[in-house]
Amino acid sequence: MRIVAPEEWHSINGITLEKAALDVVTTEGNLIVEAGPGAGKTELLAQKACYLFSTNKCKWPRKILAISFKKDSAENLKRRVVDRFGSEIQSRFDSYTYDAFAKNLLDRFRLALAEDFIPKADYDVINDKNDIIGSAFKKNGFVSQYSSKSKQIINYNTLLNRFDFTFNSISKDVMDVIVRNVWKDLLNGFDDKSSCLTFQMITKLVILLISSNRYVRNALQLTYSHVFLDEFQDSTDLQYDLVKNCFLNSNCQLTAVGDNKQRIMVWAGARKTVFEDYHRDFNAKYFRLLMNHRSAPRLVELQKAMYLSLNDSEDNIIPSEKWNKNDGEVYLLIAENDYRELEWLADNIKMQIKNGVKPSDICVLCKQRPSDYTQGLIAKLAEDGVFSRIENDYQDLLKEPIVRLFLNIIKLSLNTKIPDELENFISEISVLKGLDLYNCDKKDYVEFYDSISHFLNQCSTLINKQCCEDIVREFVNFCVSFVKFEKIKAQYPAYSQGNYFSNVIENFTELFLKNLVQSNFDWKLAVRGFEGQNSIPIMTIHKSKGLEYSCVYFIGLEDEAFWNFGAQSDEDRSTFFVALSRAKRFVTFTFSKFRNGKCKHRTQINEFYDLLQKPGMAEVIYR
DNA sequence: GGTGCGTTCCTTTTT
DNA sequence: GGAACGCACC
Repeated sequence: MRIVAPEEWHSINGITLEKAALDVVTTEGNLIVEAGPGAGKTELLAQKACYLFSTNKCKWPRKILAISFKKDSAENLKRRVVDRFGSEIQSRFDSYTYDAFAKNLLDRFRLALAEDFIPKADYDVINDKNDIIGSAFKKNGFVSQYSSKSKQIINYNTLLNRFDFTFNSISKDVMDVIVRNVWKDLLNGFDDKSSCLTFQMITKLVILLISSNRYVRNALQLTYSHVFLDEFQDSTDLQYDLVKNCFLNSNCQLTAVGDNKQRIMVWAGARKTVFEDYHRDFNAKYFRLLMNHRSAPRLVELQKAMYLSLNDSEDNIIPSEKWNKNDGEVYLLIAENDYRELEWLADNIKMQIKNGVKPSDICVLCKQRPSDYTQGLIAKLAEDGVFSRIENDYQDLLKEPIVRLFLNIIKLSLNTKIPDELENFISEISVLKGLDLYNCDKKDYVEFYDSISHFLNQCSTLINKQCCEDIVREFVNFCVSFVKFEKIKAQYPAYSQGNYFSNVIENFTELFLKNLVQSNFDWKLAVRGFEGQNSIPIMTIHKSKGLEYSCVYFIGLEDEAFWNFGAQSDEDRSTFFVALSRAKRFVTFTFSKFRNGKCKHRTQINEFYDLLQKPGMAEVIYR
């Protein structure tokens, strides 16, 4: 690896960074970066990583740690760094989710905890809503004060988080005693269960570990010279606490990137003041990116107008130079009823596709419950052979490693000559089978490759067999028996818990069969359909965070969709802003006077209409 | 089987 | 805020 002087370094892949971004890359110390939609946050972090490695500011063998919320953001960032820099840097760029980071630390240093707080090695990770928590509370004499189950669950979590890790404290407070005993039970297991921990409990244990054990803390700080925090506006109290405990007053340099205007997770526990707190606690230097590389100028104008209602003073956001000054279309569709609305939508969508927009570059957004708003549209589009689908189930499944493996096997069974998939498959299987391909007997090596090609041949035969309803089930069973369930479990521990694995398999079988039937048992088309390459994604605004599309249709700008506007109007404004800022070139908001036979209103959320109807903002269409 | 009353769910991620 | 449930009662 050639080391370059800082002033010699320039951005990788011919990407030009705006002045502020370049400053973020080269400035030392703790930084806070406010970056609006389309500012290129991931690219910025990737370039900064390259800079730190190239200039040896991140000195070998120290590493960079990146923490994100979602698996795919963590994977994306890692991929981008490897793409930009080269795969030799793989092991020096750790990209984790908060939960994976915490769980990793707990699993490695579990035994460094005080004895009372050591969970069993085979502890289960449980969901916050798991009944086990309720039964642990009941067992220890907790009397529920809420009749409502959801409020009770929130209360359980609050109580669990209140625990201060003092089993020996003399507190006689009834609730303290109960919480202490519940923790004890969940840590040690009860009623023939093993230890059961939620991710929040895991995080709390890691905070305890770090704050009470300076060796672990030092090890962590020695490992990482730089830390990147993505989507920082969504951090919860606990996550911020974790970051503080790990890195405050150390020589690790933090870069937190986020956008207050896209803060739409406060209702789910995001810490409202996290930017200010971090700014103060870490004495961070503030930067703000002003480029919007994503949206066309007319869309940026609307975003700027939106800034005012999000209490933001600055409004000099600059669109990318790739656009002409008047590029971008914004429409407000006001329809007499939902049928007229969907007719216009279907026509418009078909027109976009005819003009060359790929279905996967079009997105339909809803505030919540997409199925209540889009059933008719899905059917109408299907009449003309345009596929669209509600993404929820697919997105969850596509993240599952076992599902990725299935899809990979199907692709290879149809065509063995796709190098990337073949390489992935071979390395995956060799890991699962515990075979080191670079250091094994020639005999094992040959046997391994023979078994792979034999297996793929058998899959191929299976797939080409006469089609029947059970074909997917048969295929899935065949694959699982080839890889051996035990091996899968060993590789992905989550699959050994409860019915998790069988649920994934069940859901995959059902959804894949649906695609198979839809494509007339053409497996190639079914895989493409399953991966969503041919269909228009439909999702909630929350799910769309971080994504971008050429055309965005937001359906149902109605009071009824924003029913909590009174209580969380700031957050709903941000939600509207997020929807708007997903679009590159085209965005439409729709209102329908009737939906599902009910009269709809738009008085509560009038300010959105005022905004859209300002001169030069949106073209209003009546249907 | 109708009524009336109470409750739950909407927007989420994570091994 | 309101749809969709479940349950008790007649």
